[in-house]
Amino acid sequence: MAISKKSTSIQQFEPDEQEPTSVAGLVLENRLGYALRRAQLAVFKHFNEAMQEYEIRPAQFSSLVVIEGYPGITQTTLAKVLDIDPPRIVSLINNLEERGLALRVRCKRDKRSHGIFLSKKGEALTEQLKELAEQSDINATQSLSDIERRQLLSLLVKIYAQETSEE
Amino acid sequence: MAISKKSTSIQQFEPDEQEPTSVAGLVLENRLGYALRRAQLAVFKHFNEAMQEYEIRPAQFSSLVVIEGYPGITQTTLAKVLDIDPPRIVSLINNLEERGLALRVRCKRDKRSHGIFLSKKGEALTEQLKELAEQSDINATQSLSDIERRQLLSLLVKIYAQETSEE
DNA sequence: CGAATATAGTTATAGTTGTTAACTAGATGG
DNA sequence: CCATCTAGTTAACAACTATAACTATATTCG
Repeated sequence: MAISKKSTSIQQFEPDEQEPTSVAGLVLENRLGYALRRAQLAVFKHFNEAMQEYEIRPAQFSSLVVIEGYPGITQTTLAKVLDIDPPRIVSLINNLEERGLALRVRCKRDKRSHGIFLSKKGEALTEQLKELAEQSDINATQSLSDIERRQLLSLLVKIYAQETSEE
Repeated sequence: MAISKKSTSIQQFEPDEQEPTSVAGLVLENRLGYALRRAQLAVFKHFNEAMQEYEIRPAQFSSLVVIEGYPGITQTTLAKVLDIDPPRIVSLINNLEERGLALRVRCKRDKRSHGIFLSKKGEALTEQLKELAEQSDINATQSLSDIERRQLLSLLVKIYAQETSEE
């Protein structure tokens, strides 16, 4: 708070010698929300670089993995599992379908709903991507040991599992 | 992969009895990027609820805290510290200035650059918000003990500190 | 049965955010 | 003093998220 404009009405000041380059030392470094955001952006950056040649975005990857795990899952359920809004699922699945990675199959019993399945191509790609994603996670967190990485994961899961059970 | 459309060309299937409600058991639960994203969204949700009555968004909060810690910081430096693009700073500071929370002061030596300062009102609000933010972090992570919360924070800081030193 | 209500998926729309390119004013360095 | 650089800004745009409303089908219940 060393602003030097007491005797003058011209709004000017002398800058500090030293400029900061990080949030180190600030309260911000103790805010969980801020740390989560920065870490998430850092990890996603690695992920996106790894997935670039496959043109797969994070939401597409997680969709593929869930569909692989639950073949025939409906769009509504997929939305619930991923905690995203139903309208987003539409373009997501459209895109996967256009690229021949997934397909919608109309449900016999309830003709409103569609089951989603992976194509052979989609299955093969998903296998590949899962390995890439694992490697990307490790690259993005090289400053962490394996134990720390597992610790982190379990803490994070606790947070968002708590959240989904709250609602 | 229990799709039952072998003998017919009509694309239909019988759905599973049990529908999943979470990513539990999937590879997704072991992906750090996914867990970070979900946890970040959960924590931000709490943060936004807490800040709603003050109409403060996450980026505004972190700006306030950094300006408070480095009065007279230039916009370019603020952009570096928060790792966001310079154009975003403009509207961010415009908004804080319009609301009488912060002010730009032209730098005497280099008339291109502006130092940013908090007003009295901005300082007072920032103090309040910091406490709110701390409480919000705790609310958002009630499934964690204090020790776990500190552990998590230190792991996250390691990740994004690594990132900024890479570039 | 059939009218009212609910649900799955979709469409359209708009708000919000992040990204890039280009511009202006001022600074710097031969 | 000319070329180059930097701080801040503007504008255009791409991406993401959220909301409302619509269609087709299902369900419930008088």
